[in-house]
Amino acid sequence: MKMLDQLSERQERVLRIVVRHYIETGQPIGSNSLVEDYDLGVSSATIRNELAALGEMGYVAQLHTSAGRIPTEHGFRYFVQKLLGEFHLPLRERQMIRHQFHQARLDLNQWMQLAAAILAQTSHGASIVTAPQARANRFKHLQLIATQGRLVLLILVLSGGEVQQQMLSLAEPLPQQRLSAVADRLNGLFEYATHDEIRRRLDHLDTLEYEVSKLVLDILHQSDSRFISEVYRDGIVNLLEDEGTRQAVRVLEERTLLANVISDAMVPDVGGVQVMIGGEGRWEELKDCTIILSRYGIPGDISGTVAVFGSTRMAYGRNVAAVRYVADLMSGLVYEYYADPYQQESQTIEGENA
Amino acid sequence: MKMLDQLSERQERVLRIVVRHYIETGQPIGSNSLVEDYDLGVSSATIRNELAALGEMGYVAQLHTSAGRIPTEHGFRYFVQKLLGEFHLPLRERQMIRHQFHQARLDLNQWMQLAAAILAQTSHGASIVTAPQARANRFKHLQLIATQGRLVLLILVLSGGEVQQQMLSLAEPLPQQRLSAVADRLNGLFEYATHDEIRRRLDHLDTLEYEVSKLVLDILHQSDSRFISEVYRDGIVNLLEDEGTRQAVRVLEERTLLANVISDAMVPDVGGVQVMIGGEGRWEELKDCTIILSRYGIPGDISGTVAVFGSTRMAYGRNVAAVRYVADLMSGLVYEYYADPYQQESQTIEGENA
DNA sequence: GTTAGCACTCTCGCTCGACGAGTGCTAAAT
DNA sequence: ATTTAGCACTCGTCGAGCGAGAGTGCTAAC
Repeated sequence: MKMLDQLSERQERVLRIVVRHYIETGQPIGSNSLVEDYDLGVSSATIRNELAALGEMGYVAQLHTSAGRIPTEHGFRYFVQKLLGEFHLPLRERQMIRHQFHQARLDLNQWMQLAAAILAQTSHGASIVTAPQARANRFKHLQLIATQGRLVLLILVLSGGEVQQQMLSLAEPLPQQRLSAVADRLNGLFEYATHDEIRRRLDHLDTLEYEVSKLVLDILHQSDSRFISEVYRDGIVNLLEDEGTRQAVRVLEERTLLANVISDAMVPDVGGVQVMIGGEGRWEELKDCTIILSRYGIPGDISGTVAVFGSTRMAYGRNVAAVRYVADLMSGLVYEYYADPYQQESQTIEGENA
Repeated sequence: MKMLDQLSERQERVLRIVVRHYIETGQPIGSNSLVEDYDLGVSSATIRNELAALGEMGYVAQLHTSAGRIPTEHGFRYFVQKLLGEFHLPLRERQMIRHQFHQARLDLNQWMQLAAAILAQTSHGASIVTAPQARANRFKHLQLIATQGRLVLLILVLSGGEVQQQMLSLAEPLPQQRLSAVADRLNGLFEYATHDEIRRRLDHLDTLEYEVSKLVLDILHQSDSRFISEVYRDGIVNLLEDEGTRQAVRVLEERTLLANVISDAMVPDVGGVQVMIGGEGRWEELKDCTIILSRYGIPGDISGTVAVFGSTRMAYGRNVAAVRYVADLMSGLVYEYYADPYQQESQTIEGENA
């Protein structure tokens, strides 16, 4: 299986047809149907030679001696590379998506959920959207709210706009006033600080303040370290129809697996779309699956992932375009609403969110 | 198919065996195996008569003329009713669950997620946990946080402990100080008010205050009306092994469907466990599915749902016990940490959360 | 380089029959 | 009246056998 072979124009044309046919019907195709249904100007024997060559190079394969040819992962990848960037989502569809986004409430979680729903729908596959994750979270705002008795609700807003909540159990009940005072003091003290910076400012705190700060540190640490914070999934049903994609569901459900797959894909930073076909040999569960994924957010600062899971037989052009479009849209939203005023270099995202 | 037939002791014994055998093996069983493998003191001919009678009454059925008998939904239900409440979770398992709960952070969402994970694991099925929903949400605390430019992050804490966040776009940028003042004023004004009460207090507000209040109303309204707020699912993979349960995944994924199913089940208030077998004729997708569900929370005040989805062949005793145990645990947690100080009659939950 | 011809291979779908499991009925036994 | 043995009958499953069809690779001619 050599990787660098150059295909002749006719070979490429044949490969394209094999892939297209397989995507449409799921069936292998042989030299005869190839010349009859698509007008290549040559005979089936010639095509047989070309197919043999393509087989030699690892672009196509056959399930058994006398079946037709189907594309291999390698063949798919060639096809996809030639195609990437060519296809654009129809204007109507783009408008519809934009419309839905602008109707949604101004809430990151809602957006993520919406993005997942849209991708699942247009791709007829499953979708994944992970929350944008700052490289290092910073403290933004703290609030303490008295609840019943000794219990206090702590709300922590992080620099990325993420809101974390947590209960805190005190030694004795305290009035809201006292709690607000503590919160105010810490808000001043920790303004825009990272986990490490906060740790260096723990001196001269009273017991209660220290208690609260420890919790804040805890939450910051968790938010920093966990790779995937919040995940929205949709369209899992669409994977069930196909025997091959069914086992991919376990990847979608298990966080650790999912995290591994996503990080393994070595996605480029915001902007690029990555196509991972058939698990690339590393993931048995994804044998018949294709994952199209892209990062979104603010390059180098804060980013999440949007992805589509589907059969290797998916509509690549459409789906790549859809993932790119949604990722751009999300980038725009993140930038517009969650960008950090403290951030030095605030870059704009190129994209069609005019 | 008569419903009220009284079964003889022997008939009941036979039915039990048929059900047990079906749950264990998934296979039908005939009169011969019945007398050979389980010592009923009679011949196969007698059993044939009893089986015919049970078939007449709709407790068992056969897939074709000369297959053995399998239980019908009706048969399952009889079995389950005889069994309900008998079985308890082994002590070790209870301890393990309790341990996991006490290790988790004091955060409702974490608890829900944990409950879903535990149920999925012990039941070998899928699980659903919905957030506790107050009958009518009340305002508890409002916070406005300046973000970039004209955008403000609004955080609203509801009486049930639920935290909602939302972005708000102002006409012009305002300093945090001014925002805090607005928040304070509204916090005083709306203290522990319902949606309707807030609406009656909208006079004498300035433009900004009015703007914010409208948003608060909006959020309250949404929280009140939507039946299922937040949902945690787990163990969907476990449904994939079985052909019959596979289509149940679509119920788990589509919110409206799920809401219908849950409300259709007419779950009693906190405390009771409901078993819904084979979709009860109303849900084609759940033909081979059993759902075990229970409400949790504070009776008459605030409650959510925990449920297990699995094959009709599930381990009923175990799972009913598990659902009941987890629901009780969640009730205890909700009561302990989220109970409302304003609430007049604060009832304790009976349950083994000592 | 291309094409026609051909023998060969392999899968798929079909039928056929044997087999076994299980039933329902009848008539005898308790 | 209930239980039982005996028996004929039904029906699904399994495997073998077979032919058709699709597709290939090779060779030799164009």
